[in-house]
Amino acid sequence: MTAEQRKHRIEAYLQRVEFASLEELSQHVEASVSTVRRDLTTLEAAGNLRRTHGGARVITPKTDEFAFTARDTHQLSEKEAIGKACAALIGGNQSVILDAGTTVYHVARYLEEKAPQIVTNSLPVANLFASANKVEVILAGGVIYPRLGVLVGPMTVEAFSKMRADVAIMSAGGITLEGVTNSHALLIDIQREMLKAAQKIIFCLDHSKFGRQSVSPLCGLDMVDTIVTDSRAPHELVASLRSHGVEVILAPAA
Amino acid sequence: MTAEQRKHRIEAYLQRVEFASLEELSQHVEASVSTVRRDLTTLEAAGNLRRTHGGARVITPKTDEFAFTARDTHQLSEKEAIGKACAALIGGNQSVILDAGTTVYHVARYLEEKAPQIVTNSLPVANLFASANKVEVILAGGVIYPRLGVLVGPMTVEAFSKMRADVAIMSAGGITLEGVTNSHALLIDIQREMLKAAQKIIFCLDHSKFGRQSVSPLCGLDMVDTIVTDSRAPHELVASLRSHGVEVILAPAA
DNA sequence: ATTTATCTTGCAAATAATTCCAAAATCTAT
DNA sequence: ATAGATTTTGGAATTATTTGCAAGATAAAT
Repeated sequence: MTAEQRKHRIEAYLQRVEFASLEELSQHVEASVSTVRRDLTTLEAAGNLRRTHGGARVITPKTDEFAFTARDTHQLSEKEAIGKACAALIGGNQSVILDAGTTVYHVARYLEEKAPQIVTNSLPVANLFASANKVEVILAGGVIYPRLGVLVGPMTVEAFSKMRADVAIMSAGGITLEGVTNSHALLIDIQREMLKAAQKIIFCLDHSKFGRQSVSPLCGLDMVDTIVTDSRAPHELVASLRSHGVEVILAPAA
Repeated sequence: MTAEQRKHRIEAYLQRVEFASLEELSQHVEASVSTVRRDLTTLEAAGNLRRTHGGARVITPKTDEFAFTARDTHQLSEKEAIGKACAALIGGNQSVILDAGTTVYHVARYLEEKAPQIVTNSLPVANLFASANKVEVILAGGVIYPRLGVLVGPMTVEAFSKMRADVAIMSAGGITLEGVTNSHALLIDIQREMLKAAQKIIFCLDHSKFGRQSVSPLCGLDMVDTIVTDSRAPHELVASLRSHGVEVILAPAA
């Protein structure tokens, strides 16, 4: 790959994820960290991005619609770890349903190399892949729920009811031994269809979701194949879940 | 093969891939790397491409009429004027179908105050309104066409076939007295459904589209209610269109 | 204040560009 | 057609750039 191509890819990647660490960029373009550093220096001089300690971010006033995606620093490192660990579970060329939600968004960030076929109702996820040629993204139709950038409504439900996929990667509001719950009633119907459509069900839940219950029940534990969480998840509940036949993966802290 | 032919092939190839290494080009034209180097030097002097370390790239990355986002500064002021003038045609609380395309994107920017109900298959447009609470946006489902950020495919066609709206605001590749044409075959089916779904049809076409014909015919002039263009549109064609019963609005230059 | 992580700088190896030269191809004048 | 002149081509030697690494400097974190 030529230097020109590399810089181009760095720009494109940053444009998508808004911020990236040197390590991340280095892996993405398959060059050493030093090289990425130098590239960033020249790109910054060209005015296309801004360097920061440990990485770079777009300088862009690229309308921060879904500020929540990148800006939600709430347990960011945990979510990133979960995202990485969960993406590792996906094989090449699989069809993957991606739920809306910040944690799942972080999974998406690590999913590009797997060249999957992605089905989602999340605008942030769709935007993430909008310029990536490696992945085919199917976006379910529906009404845009403003604050979250999620597509909702009967159109969305119907779209997923006609879908089939290998894996569904899901978000939720809480998990107990009684099952998984979620707070957004609007999303429950959609999520139920997602669960029906996929062969394997993976929930991405950071430790704060453990032992919590939201208003709307989504499904029982029997539906859940795998849960990916971070290392701070309560041990007893993890053990109980495992004894109920649920695979629980603890993503190592960065 | 003559040198002339070779250079031509290099240009054509670059035009296609935007980016190529010396090695790649050398193999493609079946000449030595040295020769390709020399060719690139002369081609660069002619201003057709830019040499880089290890390769070459096109100087102008394809000017696509549906290019993603507003970064396309091609005839920007005209498009803005058209956007403003077209938005003025829309009343409050109307339901509006918005086609994909940069010109229509600019209409969208002026549409927020009208609090319309918007239906679109354009990701940029969806993003534009995603955080706006005043407008309800329905996004048709479909496969994301990467470079353009448009949703395409049977899902999209079906979504619009079930829709009804007051107005459709459309893009196109060209207009003549024979009708409207478009270059992206993938979009034609979708646009046809849009036309069927709406009561009033408005085309937003900058002056460069006048008298031009693209490959795929979209519809005849009888379907078109209004055309919004800029003041540089050719007078005779405007007059002819008007005599065919089409309302033509010339947006004043800024 | 100490520790850790990140950044800069200098350097050797790798890679690419330029220059130069001989062989091949093309053109020109007989 | 053919010999000689001219241009073009492919490759080798030289020069310039880029890359990755490591050590010292700087900034962030605890």
